[in-house]
Amino acid sequence: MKIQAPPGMRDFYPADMRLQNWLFDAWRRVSRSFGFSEYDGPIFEFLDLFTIKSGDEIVSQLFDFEDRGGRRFAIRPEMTPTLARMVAARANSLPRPIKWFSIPRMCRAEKPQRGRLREFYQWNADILGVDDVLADAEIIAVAVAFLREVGLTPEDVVVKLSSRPIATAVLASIGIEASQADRAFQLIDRYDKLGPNEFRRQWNEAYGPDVPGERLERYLTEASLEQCLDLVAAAGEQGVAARTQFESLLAHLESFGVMPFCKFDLRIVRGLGYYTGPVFEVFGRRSELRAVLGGGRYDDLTTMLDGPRVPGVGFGMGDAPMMELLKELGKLPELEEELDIFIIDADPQLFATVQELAAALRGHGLATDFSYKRVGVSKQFKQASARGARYALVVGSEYVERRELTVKNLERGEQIIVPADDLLRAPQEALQRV
RNA sequence: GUGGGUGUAGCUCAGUUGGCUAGAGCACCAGGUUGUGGUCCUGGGGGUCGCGGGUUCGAGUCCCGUCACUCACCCCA
Repeated sequence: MKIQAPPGMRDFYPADMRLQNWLFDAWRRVSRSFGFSEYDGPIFEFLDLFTIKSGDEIVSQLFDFEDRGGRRFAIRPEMTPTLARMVAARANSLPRPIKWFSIPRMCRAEKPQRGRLREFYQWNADILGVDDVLADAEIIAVAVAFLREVGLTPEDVVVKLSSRPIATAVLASIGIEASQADRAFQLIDRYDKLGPNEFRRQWNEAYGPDVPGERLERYLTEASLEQCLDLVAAAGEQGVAARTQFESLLAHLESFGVMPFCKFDLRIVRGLGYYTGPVFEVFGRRSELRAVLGGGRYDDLTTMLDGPRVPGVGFGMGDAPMMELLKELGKLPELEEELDIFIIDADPQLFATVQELAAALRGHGLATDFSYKRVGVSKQFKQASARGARYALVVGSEYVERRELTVKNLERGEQIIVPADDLLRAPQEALQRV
């Protein structure tokens, strides 16, 4: 019987792993450049941690199980609850701002599709303990820095940006109170997918003919940022504050130099969940794929876990959708195996020397390998190339006679002869000569 | 979870209206080549044609089921 990988789960062969690590390296490099510290949590949590916040829909996507004591656990479907738990537990001793990132592996029991798997990695970056929209702006700047890092431009991707308070105020202006807004958010989120006719039908079904859905529709499709902000400011004191906040956010984004990537879009509302302030998603401009990144401000998460109030803002970026987008745009690098030195013997008698040299060079931290078979020099060179070695080292008669080695730079095709002692004393330096 | 499409070697694909021992390129292995690769020749291994059943003298080809992938819905990274 043949057993394959479970549905929606991946094997990472070395070539896949190189790409995966390339992505992870970029995530880590960018995170650290903004002063973020890496953290991680357990691969599964008590089931309650996820049900408290999320509700039935997420729960139906959980891989959950019982231990022998009957306790209910679930493999994490997202990182934010774990983050909230960890931060709440030490809320009083962590220096602010808390700037943390993680690359957790997570599972959801969804039906797999392109760019959506049942097991995936997700880059999470969050700033906690800060109310200021400066944090919101910086978290968006982190996301944009990554997009730039992998060679994407404003022609390739867009950060669509909105804000829960703004959306709430727009809804209030047509008579929908905050307590009834969830269904409206859902419909707004799906406006593009539904199309005008289906949107109107479902809108009337939800709110009846008295609520002027057409006016909302005009705001969704035609209104400028200024018009939306004016409408928000007209909604009273809170509205004025929301407007000031959003303008401040935009000013910070300008200062960080990321505005070319950003675009206000009232249709971004981020489903249900815990968002309380600005929200944003990243899309490929010409792509049919869904968002590769989603995030926003969540100020009440730790209090939902009975912890002290710790406001936060952050995002998640999935490895699968990001890789799909990069593939679509031809931005994936060609990565070869990385080997510094391949040692070749010109005479099978000298193989013991090959092994000794390999041991010494490996001791210097150089990735070194050699052929397992005593075949001709030509074949060994062929293997050296196939392995992606930067240098070939030939052990031959010059070693027997004068303790010298031939070093060939396989990228440039040039070679020199160096004393073996030089190479063993300072190999990096000796290699640089050719 | 619900519907549509696809399924031939590790990968990309041929395979005529069902008809001899199922093919190609790339990749892999070995040799030509006992001191020079990435860009040469030659040969080899590898497929129960996703799996199971049915129709037929005969099925990679037709039918049913199933599994996987994929697209749409749901939801989302």
